Amino acid sequence: MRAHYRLGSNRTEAAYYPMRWFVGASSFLRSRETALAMQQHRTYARIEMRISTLIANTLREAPSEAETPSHKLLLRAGLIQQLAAGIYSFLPLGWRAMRKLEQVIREEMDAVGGQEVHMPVLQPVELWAESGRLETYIPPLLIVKDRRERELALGPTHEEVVTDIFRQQVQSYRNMPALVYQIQVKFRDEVRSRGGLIRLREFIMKDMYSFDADFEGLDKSYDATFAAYVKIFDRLSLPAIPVDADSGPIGGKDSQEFMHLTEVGENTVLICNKCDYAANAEKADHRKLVLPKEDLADIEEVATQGIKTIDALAEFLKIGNEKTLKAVFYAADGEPVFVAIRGDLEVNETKLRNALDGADLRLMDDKEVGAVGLVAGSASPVGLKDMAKRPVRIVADESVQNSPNLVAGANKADAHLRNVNYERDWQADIVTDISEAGEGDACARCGGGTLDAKRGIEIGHVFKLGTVYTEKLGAKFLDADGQQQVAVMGCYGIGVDRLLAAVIEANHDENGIVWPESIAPFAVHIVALNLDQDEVRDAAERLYSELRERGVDVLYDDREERPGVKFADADLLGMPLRVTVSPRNLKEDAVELKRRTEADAELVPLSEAVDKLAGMAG
RNA sequence: CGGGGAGUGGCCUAGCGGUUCAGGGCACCUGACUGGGGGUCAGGGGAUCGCCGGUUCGAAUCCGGCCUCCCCGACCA
Repeated sequence: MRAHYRLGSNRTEAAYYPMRWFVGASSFLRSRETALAMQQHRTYARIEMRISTLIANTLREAPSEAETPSHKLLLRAGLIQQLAAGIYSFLPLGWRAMRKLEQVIREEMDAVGGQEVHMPVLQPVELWAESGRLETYIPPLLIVKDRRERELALGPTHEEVVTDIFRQQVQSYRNMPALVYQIQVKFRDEVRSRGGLIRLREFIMKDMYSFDADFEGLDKSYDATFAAYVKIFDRLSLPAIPVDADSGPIGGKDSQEFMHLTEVGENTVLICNKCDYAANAEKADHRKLVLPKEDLADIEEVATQGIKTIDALAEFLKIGNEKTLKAVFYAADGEPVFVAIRGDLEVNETKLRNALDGADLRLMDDKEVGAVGLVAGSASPVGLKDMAKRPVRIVADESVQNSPNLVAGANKADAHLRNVNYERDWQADIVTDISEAGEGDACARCGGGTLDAKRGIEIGHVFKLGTVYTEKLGAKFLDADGQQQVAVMGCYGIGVDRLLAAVIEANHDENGIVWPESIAPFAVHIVALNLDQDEVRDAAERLYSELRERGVDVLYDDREERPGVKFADADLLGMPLRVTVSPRNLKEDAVELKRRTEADAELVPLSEAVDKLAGMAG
């Protein structure tokens, strides 16, 4: 799986990069001599890395703040160091992995025609006002002031900036589709960072944006990028599945996330056990129970002393939860909203927020409910608007429409109403799907499937934005008929730090990291034992320099440590190939070669070692 | 922001009012032995016990306030 992506293999896009670069360079660079010189220079410049002088210590015990495997290993292997909550430095080994990871992403973005740019972190707030997100972006933009009191946002994402680039640089359909990407640091004033690199306040993101002449074009760009993402995760030995997603504050319609399923993930994903339906719980559809038709009965009040919850109510009346009507009060941008949903269902706040056009939502407490003039625990949509002291919007889940004769609150303590029916007894301002799907629910896509709930790390997200930003920012172009059109936009993100963490989550064992070859900081880890013996030191040094001359990334453990320490560190650091140089092996004119993924080692004659390793490590 | 937990040399921790209380392990420095899975011995450097204030003859230890970090929840790559 990993092997065929090695440099110099049949992966054309990878192999051709240097040449592509020369083609685009000035004529002075086109001479063959210059090209050769540069290639040679590149070879000789292979990084020097001896563990004796490496800026990082391995830790036998993980710092207590780390809980997830990736967080522990990142710290124990000396890949990262925390500066503040959600803010980390990358140490040399960690940064090399990051750069290799970026390179994998870069190659696949280039392969679908992406053009790499670099956009600013500092963005004038006026640009955000233009898109309308200055007020709506949540959590709020991190804004700094310069010495002239001008306000600049620290970019949490770059839709505005890239659209500004497009509107200035592209005027014709002939130059489209335009695919622009960058790998750039982002700042988000996250409410809570977590899990080491899983959720950060400052992080590195690959964000690509596509501008197409029409929606068919958008579909193509979207599909191409989607396929590129699949390739990327493949090259990283990282299992990932696409799921339907909510588009959140980025906006747009279609949106999918790539999830790596793992217990430590912070998202809940619902996956059908029969068809290929999978969705983030925020977005997931499910088939709700359909109640049998009944004749509508007259409303009657029942005494329900002290009953405040649906479960208690259902038990008291000896009915199922699905025969009750649940009332939940939210404050949406501070305004009271009454949410009605059938008692067997839960409110999905993301769906509710979308129904309310992205309002800032929170549950109201009993005191606030009382202040509006209503009774928490026994609230009802029936007659609600008449008794409320303030205007209250009513949002209803579609489940209430065809569910006859429900039991609802009576808007006074210790009483409920039987036989409440939608339309006849009450109406909502908005009726839509706002219910939360969960484990065991029926799949809405297929017949007979049920949904499994799994946890996942969101490692990529693709959106069909449409014309949300291009319209607001006036990103127009001329089509073949000379007509002015608004560009159709897509955007595609990968959280690079988080992706690194996910790769480690998926590629480690009890002894440490097991790097996939594609992003291992070094391909080969030389372990030299008994360095006080000249023949060992000479052989190890020779192997080290010859491999580097052959263009192999080599990490050399030149410390005078005991074997156990060195092997343990080699396992922890997790480079794909370990070479042991020792008196024992040298007696047989050999070195010992072991893959990180395998338990056993093999002896390789000293004379063949360089060739063999160079072949394996590409 | 709500709920829970924790702050003792770089890391893990003991101690939880005085009495070798500032201790142990890892890591680090020096030396010796050792040399294929975190070895042993000897010596050594490094901490105003998160910060501020209070109680007390006496505070790492008790009280109050603050700060920071971690976990769960509301948001996101």
